Amino acid sequence: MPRTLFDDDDAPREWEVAAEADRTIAKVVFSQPPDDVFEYVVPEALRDIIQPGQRVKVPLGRGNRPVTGYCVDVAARAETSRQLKAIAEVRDRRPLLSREMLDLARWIADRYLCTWGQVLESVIPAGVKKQAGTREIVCYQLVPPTTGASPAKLSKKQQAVLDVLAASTEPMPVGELTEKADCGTAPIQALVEKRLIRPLRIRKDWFNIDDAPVAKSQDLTLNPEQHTALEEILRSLRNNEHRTFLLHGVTGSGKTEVYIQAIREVVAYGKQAIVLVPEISLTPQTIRRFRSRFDAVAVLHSHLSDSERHYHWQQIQSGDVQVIVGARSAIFAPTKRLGLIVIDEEHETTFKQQSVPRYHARDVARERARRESIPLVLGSATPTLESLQRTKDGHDTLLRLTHRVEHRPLPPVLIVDVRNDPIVTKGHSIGRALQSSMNVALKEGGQVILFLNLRGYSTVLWCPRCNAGVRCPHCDITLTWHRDRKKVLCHSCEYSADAYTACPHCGQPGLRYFGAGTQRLEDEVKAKFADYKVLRMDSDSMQKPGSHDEALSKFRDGEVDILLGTQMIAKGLDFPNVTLVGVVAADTMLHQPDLRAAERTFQLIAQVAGRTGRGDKQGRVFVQTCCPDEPVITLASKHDYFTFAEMELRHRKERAAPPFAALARVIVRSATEQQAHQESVNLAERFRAEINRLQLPIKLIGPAPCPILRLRGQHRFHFQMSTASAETFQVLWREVSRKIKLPEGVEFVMDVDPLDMR
DNA sequence: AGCACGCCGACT
DNA sequence: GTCGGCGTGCTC
Repeated sequence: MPRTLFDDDDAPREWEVAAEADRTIAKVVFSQPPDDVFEYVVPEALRDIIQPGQRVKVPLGRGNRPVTGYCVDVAARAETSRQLKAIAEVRDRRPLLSREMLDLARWIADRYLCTWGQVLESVIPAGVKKQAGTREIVCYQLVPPTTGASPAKLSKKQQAVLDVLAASTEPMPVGELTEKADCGTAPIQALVEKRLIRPLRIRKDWFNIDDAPVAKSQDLTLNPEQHTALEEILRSLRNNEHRTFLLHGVTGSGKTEVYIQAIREVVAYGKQAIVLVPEISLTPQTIRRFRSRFDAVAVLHSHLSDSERHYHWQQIQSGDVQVIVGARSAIFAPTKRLGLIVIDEEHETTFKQQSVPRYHARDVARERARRESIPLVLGSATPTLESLQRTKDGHDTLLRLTHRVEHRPLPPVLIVDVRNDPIVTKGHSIGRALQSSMNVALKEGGQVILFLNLRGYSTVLWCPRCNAGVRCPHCDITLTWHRDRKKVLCHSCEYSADAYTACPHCGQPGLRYFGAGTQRLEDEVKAKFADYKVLRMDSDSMQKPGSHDEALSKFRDGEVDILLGTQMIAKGLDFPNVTLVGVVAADTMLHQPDLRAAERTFQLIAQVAGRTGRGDKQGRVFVQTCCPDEPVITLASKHDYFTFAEMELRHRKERAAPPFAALARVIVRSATEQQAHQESVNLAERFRAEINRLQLPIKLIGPAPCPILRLRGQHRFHFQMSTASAETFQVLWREVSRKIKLPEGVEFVMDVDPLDMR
């Protein structure tokens, strides 16, 4: 039945219905609370401009305060029935992210329990938001002549300006115009007054990037193993299917060449590839390696300026880049047609971001690759047990490179038992065997690397008779001596005790405290090897930017004989003259209160051992330990990753630890210890109550003091949750997150899939 | 996060 | 009587 204007007043009139149907609605999220998708009307004038992925300015709250948010969708109708406010302004000319990347950001927010807006805020580089490296320039163009208007009288200069503009097809910047017309700005202003020309503000690139060309080199010939691995990857590439490959290859087995030749095919299809490497490997050599093989390589690392970052972002968006090499955040590169993702040194912990959103680039990469139906290649000599287990479960495919290129042998690794070493017993770090080998190596003109990984915040209580660290009665974790509090604490549960005078296990008195850092080692080495040049590399001595490269080039040039340091020197270094590598204390990490302690120890010994035997000279590795029979140590010395992995996986399964369970960790921070403790108890209680109410299969343990109790002036307590699948956390989080209210000065951190418990 | 609204104590 | 303390709750 047709309605008339005189129908009932409450129902919308026909023209209102039409207007309603005609509306454009923008969905907007914010980087700060409230965490919701908000709907706004798009005013007529902005309808042709607005696109998902742009930032918008909108009124929010009763005071209509202007807030910038991200438009995540544009739709024809609203979901809410409430009165909508209107978008005030569209802040970007073009979308900063595609719809696909917006959706991926949403996935990250859900997976890592934070807000969509927080992910977007962090994923888009500051330089891109600020449009760093571009300027707004005033340009002029002719106004089309209106018919019937009388031609104005013009001066010589004014006519010159008009002639110049008439000859140009594009609006012309002021500077260029004054130069070509050979005049000042006065005639231009006069023409504007006469409405013959008009000014236009145009944003122009102002980048000053020099991409020095690199000499190109040929692809190398692959050995049969490399060839097989490449063929597997190419097969899924050609089928346009998503598959994840775990490429296990011993150090020096030529994994990079496999990536490069897979990328070659991707580039041939006109698609792009992303290669993630740990920040520490993003050296000039690595970059050159890719630049020498591909024409258009963009490098993204943390030392780029805002404008460089913006430049590369634009280059990638425009499709002009073939390969993106970068650290963790390069996984968000806005490629046009992505064909392949590679993650080198997959086991590196720097792929996990340590601030919100606390994502792991490997897991984001897997999701992105799945959504884009492309292969993902994870490469490592010591894969994480998470990645290995996925191949065992049949989700991912294992590819193996079992020997080094050119048939170079892996270096022999000698385990040195220092329990009864006369020098070590006196409190020194370098034992007799290592010291004499160092002397020999140095006399023969070789260089030495000494590796010591000691984070000296606390000390392990050690029983010489049990030959083990003293363990918590409730947990499978060594207790830690806190000197400031004069107590031993468990970093996993609530257990604490006064200092033991004797071992609680065997009753032996005289427990020992282990702990000597790189600084003490440096003094010792300088005293013992006074004739040689020693250089220490750790995060304390390498504060200045560039000091890292400088130190390494000194070592390469032979100015330094002995290089000692932490993690920093364990990875990727390739110096043919290094004939001896010493692992000063292989146990330090093994006895960390960390479920991945054994895995880290294995990775470390394998990586450090890979630093030698790279040239013609034979290299040797000495591993000093108090646990020479510990399987981790013996297997690492035999370069036997798979036996170690089997053993460790069995252990993890028994304990229902990752990869057989998902973890989430909550940290509570406050200026006072008492408050941090109290609030962590309250928060854990909230979580427990909600877990019970919803009947969720989540186990919560703690709270307990964090291993690093005080960090940057904050006291920290934490608790841990575990469950079979990380999705269960999302159910809990949806209920709990909105209800959390902490007193002023107390903060909390939610960390899904935590990689360390410090 | 920020801001308005509300419901109880010391003032012109 | 009202000015203002900061606890509560809402924001398309």
